[in-house]
Order: sequence, then C-alpha cells, then structure tokens
Amino acid sequence: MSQQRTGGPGNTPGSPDFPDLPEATVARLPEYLRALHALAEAGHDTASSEALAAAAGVNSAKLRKDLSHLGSNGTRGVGYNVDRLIRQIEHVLGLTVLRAVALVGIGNLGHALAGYAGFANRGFHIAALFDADQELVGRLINGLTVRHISDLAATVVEEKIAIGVIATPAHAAQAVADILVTSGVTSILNFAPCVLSVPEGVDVRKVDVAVELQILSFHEHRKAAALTGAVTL
Amino acid sequence: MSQQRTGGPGNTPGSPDFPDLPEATVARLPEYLRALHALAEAGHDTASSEALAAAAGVNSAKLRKDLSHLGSNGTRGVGYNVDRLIRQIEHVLGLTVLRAVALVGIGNLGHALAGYAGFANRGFHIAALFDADQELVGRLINGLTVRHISDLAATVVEEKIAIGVIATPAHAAQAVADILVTSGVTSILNFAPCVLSVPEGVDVRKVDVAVELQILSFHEHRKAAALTGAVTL
DNA sequence: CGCGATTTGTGCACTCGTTCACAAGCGCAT
DNA sequence: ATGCGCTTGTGAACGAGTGCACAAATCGCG
Repeated sequence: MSQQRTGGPGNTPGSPDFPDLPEATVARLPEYLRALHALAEAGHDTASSEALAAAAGVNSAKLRKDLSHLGSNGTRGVGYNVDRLIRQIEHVLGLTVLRAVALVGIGNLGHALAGYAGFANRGFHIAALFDADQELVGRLINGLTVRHISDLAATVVEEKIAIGVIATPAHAAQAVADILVTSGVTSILNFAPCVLSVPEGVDVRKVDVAVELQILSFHEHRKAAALTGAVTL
Repeated sequence: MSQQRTGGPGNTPGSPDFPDLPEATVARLPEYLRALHALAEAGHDTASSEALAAAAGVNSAKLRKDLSHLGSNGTRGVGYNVDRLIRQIEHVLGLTVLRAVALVGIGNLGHALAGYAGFANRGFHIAALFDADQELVGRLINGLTVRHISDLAATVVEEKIAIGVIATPAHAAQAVADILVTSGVTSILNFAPCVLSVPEGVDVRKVDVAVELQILSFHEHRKAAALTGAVTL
C-alpha cells in the first residue's frame, strides 16, 4: 500500500529501492532474522558477523557478503546493530506490512497450520480457512470459521489475500492453485506432493515432509554402506 | 541389515555399491520417485526423460544427467522403464527397508505429523511418539501411545530408530536433539525454528514454514515494487 | 536388411554460489 | 593524538550446478 520512497540513509541511487538479491541470499535472510531476534532477546544490542553467523548456522564470510548486498550495515571493529539490522531485513523481506494468508485444505496438516502461532509472530495473518468438505465448513478453528472452497475467489479479493497455502491432497491441489491464481494470488506455498503449474509471475514454494525424510534416508543408507565398506577393507 | 553386494547388472566396479551423488541430485530423486509413481498409476510402463521431467517439474537435461549418475537406465529411442527406475531410485535412497521414525513433540504440528499418511506410503514407519507434557503421555494417537520423553533414549535403541523428527518448541529442540544423538540417531528432521548443533556424522534437515512464507513475502514485495517502479517511469 | 525417427547420455561453456584472505575502517587505551 | 586490535566489506580463486547441443544407440517399418 504505502510505497515509500527511499527516505533512509545513503542508498545506491539508480535502483529504486531494491537491489536484486541473489536467490540464495534471500533464502537465508529469514534465518538471519530469526537469529537476530534471539540475540535481541538475549540482551545483545550489537553482534559481530561471527556471532550472528553462529546463531544462524552459516559461515561468517557468507553472512557478511549477504548483508553487504543490502547496503552496508555494520560498523568495523564493532559489529552490526541488532535492532537496526532487524528493521532492515524486515523491510527488505516486505514484512513491514502484515500479509494476509489463505489456508486451503483443513485436514490433518491444515488444521495444525491454522493453529500455528509462528504465523502471527512472524509477519503473517491467516485471514481465512477453506475446505471442500461440507462437514468441515462452518467449524471454528482458532477463532476462524472454515468456509467452503467455492467462496475462495471472492474472499481472496475481499480480504486482499496475497499468499495462498495449499494443504489439500495432491489430486485437489492444481484446481485450488488455479482458483488462487485466477483470484489474483501471486505467491503459493504448496504442501501437497505434486507439481503445480502456474503462469509466469506466480511464485510457488513447496514443502514435502516425505521428500525431506527420503533425503535423510539416502544419507543413512550411505553412512551404513560406508561402514560396511570400511569393514570389508 | 542385509547389505547385499552388487548382484545387479553392469555396475561400475571400484566403488562398493555407491557413487557419490551430487547433493542437488539427491534432493531431486524423491521428486522423481513421486512423479514415477504417478506415471505408473496412470498406466505408463515407460516414460521419456521429457515426460518424466515435466511430471517432476524440472529440465529434461537435468533429469537425464541426474539419472545417469546412478548408472545408465534408459533405452535410447524408447525412454525409461518406469518400474525398473522406481526400484532403482528406491534402492539408492535406501527405501528398501522400512525406516523407523521417532516423533518428538506432540503439539499442533506433531499431532498432524503423527496422523500423516504420507509417512507410511513412502517408506517410513512412525515407531513412537514422545512429549514432555504428562498431560499428553498415555494418549492414543493414530494407534500409537504417547510416551514421556524420558523413555526416548531406551526406545530409540529398542526399536532401532534411525530418524528423529523434532516438532517441539524451539527452546526444547536442542535438548531433544542431544538425547537423540546420544541414543544413536544419526538423522534428524527439525521443525523447530532454531539451529541444532550436532556432532559430525549426524545429518540435520530443517523445515520452517515461516521461513518459506518470508521468502514468498520478499518476492511479493519485489513484484509490487517493480509495478510501482514501472508506473514511475 | 537398412534407414529414419526418436531418445538417451554427455562434453562443454556458463552462471551462480561459496570461501579465503586481506585491505580499509572504526573505537579505545594510552 | 597516535597506534593497536578488532571487525567489516570485498576482490579473486574456486567449486558446484545448469543447460545446450550433439553424437551414439535403439526401435520400428518398409
């Protein structure tokens, strides 16, 4: 809404407000943000790249380079001002506005997500819940009434929903995605185990627990094989 | 357990059974596996790299290169044998054995995970549930009784648990991880928003919904800025 | 039996990301 | 005021991953 011009301190002119950050950097910024909040709560008002990197679980050089992409922030010989850096990262991530999220699919996972406190704490507001099952429609979950999926389009527009979360079974996911996109949603978080096809300009991120476990399984398998191999030597 | 020697067809000698796959490839194999299962159910018995790549949402050249790492599998002019490829990927990922998983933290998310069918379907077996809250201990969820966390170490050994899933609040996660590691678990899937410190040889993967949303938020923000910028021009 | 259509496997160039190592900058003690 | 220790910011080398484009291989058909 309120797109303010660069009123802050020395920012590279030319680009309006935004350098294009490397994707890998963007993916780490939320992690830094979390680490910073932890440090702030622990009473630190400044943090060295080393300390912050440790808290975020990354290499300190990487962290410095990442932060350098959003303009110089630290003070040499001292470190980074925690509060200032928090504000800056929040600004870059667009967390200064509370984003409205629609959650579709109130099964096991959807139910849990609806009750997850981590949303509200971190810049998001679950604005509405949807499901296709008439049994569920009307039920109250965490202060929100489940609506039927046929109301999705209207609600998205009405509540200015920017992000859709799909927690439906795989076979329903594409249809839900289509509705979301048609209604103007341009960011989707997909928990269904399937690929979504969306038009250009729409971002989709996928979370699949089974995939994560299978990756772990591979490494387990490899570690076991390495052991057996070592014995054979 | 039964570590069978390379009895299969032409495999590169030298390495015991295992090429070291690029990490990026490993991360995609589960996705291929899912796509293959979908194709198999749709009645296909062979699939071209193009078709499979589309189903998995990746570039076909990338897919071919990935598959080439696990030994040649396709037939030129024809494509890949779906069933054969499924078996091969499952073998590489170590999914031929059903891996026992311990789930710690039966809050909102843990409860949902305990009931998630995707585990059993995809090579995993939830062997035990744990929580620190005595209120929860003893409750039956999806056929499993919640045990107190003090039983974790013993159970891990007893049930031959290889993978631990942490779904506790952040402040409890490190302690749980320590117990898991001490008990012999070498793979952890962490849903708590914090970094876990574990000894070398232990693999940790992290899933954080808020992080995913924040990454989406960044792109939303950028897209909005681009629009405003375009108007300004 | 040979030819053309098709599809895999891969060498190569390129982009993206990571890490090292160090100069430049800052504060503090003296 | 000056020098010393600490920390950032970054140039440059390195490594991993991606995608193109094509040769090699296979099948089906005439």
